[in-house]
Amino acid sequence: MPKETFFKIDEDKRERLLREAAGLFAERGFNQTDMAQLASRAGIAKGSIYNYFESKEDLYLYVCRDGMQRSREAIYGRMDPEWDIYRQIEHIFRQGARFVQSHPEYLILYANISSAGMERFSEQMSLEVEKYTADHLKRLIRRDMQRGLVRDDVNVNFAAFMVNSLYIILMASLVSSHFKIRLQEYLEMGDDFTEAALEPLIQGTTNMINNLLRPV
Amino acid sequence: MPKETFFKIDEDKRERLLREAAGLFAERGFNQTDMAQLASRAGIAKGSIYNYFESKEDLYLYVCRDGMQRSREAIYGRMDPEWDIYRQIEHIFRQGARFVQSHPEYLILYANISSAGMERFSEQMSLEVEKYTADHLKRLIRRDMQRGLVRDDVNVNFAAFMVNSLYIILMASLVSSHFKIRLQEYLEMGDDFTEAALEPLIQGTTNMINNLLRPV
DNA sequence: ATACGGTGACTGTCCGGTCAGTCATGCACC
DNA sequence: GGTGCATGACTGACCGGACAGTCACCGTAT
Repeated sequence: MPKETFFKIDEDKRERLLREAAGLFAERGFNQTDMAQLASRAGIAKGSIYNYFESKEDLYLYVCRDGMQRSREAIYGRMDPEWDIYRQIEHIFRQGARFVQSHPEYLILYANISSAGMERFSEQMSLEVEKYTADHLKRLIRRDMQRGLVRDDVNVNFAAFMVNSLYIILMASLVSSHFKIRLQEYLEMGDDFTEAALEPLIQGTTNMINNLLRPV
Repeated sequence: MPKETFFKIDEDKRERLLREAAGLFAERGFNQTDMAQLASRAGIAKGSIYNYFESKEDLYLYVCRDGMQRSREAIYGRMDPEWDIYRQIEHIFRQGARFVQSHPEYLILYANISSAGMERFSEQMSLEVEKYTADHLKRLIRRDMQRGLVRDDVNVNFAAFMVNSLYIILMASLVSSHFKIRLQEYLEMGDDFTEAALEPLIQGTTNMINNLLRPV
């Protein structure tokens, strides 16, 4: 979606623009992000951005897609497809949590496509974002159901839906101020979200999933 | 938080303003809502709104709180505290889904306090919104654990967190265009969200919760 | 010299909040 | 019951700041 010019410029500059754009869009939201401020943070002129992208909207979409790919790479990259579902889920939750803590901006971008006035973006992006995970989870559940690792009376679709819902909420809880407060209220914890404090969260959540899916 | 004047005016007018404000804030989000347009929809002058509220922000907070109370009333209103946890959860999910379908605006307002740039609102509202449900769910789980209706090896806090997470996601799936698309992808359903199509959703989700919590 | 990326002042639009003035109501006094 | 006055809700033109996108010009490399 960028113009060709964007791929001809210095790689540093390109990365800088993408990084600052992700940061600002995540911090302020789409509408409240000021293109002049973005330009100045990225160390380029406002006009230059319009040499690379047709519009603010185009830039936003590109930044979102780029973030989705980076996230996917970080989370699914080092996962062995032969691991059983419980190990894969734990891996996804742990890698996801780590990635989200070091790059909260991409998760915030994801969360924002579901907020008011963003419908035009979700029409363009939601399926693209969700399809990959949905397919993967369902395949995994079916496979391990056949292997006798998952109880056969659960509904595959609902189970996948539930696992991914927990994932989304947990990740949002590391990042959004509302969901952080909510998490603290439910789990009666402080506001320590360092890597060490993460582990019990992951264990607690994946344990629930185990309880639900393991044959009795 | 409104000025005294707001409570002295005609009740019709007050209701009209609150209704249109909830609608517009939900449709456009806080920043994109135009006070002049709101005034015209509510059939009053822009200046009048500033006779009732200090600022756009004040109005927004009041509309959110008002929506929260209406939702709570609709959902918890006709519930017998003696019902067991499974019946209560089913009741909450069903009443919640119905209310959200007839008044999507309030859920959208809730969802929006977790989006980018809304931190100042979540500091003021999140605890207030979540505490009630969190306390209720935990109490319920503990009570029915003692009664032998809930397996005693689940972690109360995580279980409450999980139930409420599913509730939030399911409600969001009835309302946000992103979560609608996601729900359709997971459950391989069409875009029919009439009252009849709701029941299997509620059954599916509450079944998962039953599987998880019932003693084996 | 030509092509192309870079630039930032400029433009038109939008919008939150203000305020000086209007008007309906109700009350006191005749 | 009529006159005059006080109160306070109502109004919308206006102001000032913000901001997306444009464009005419610049510098540089070939």
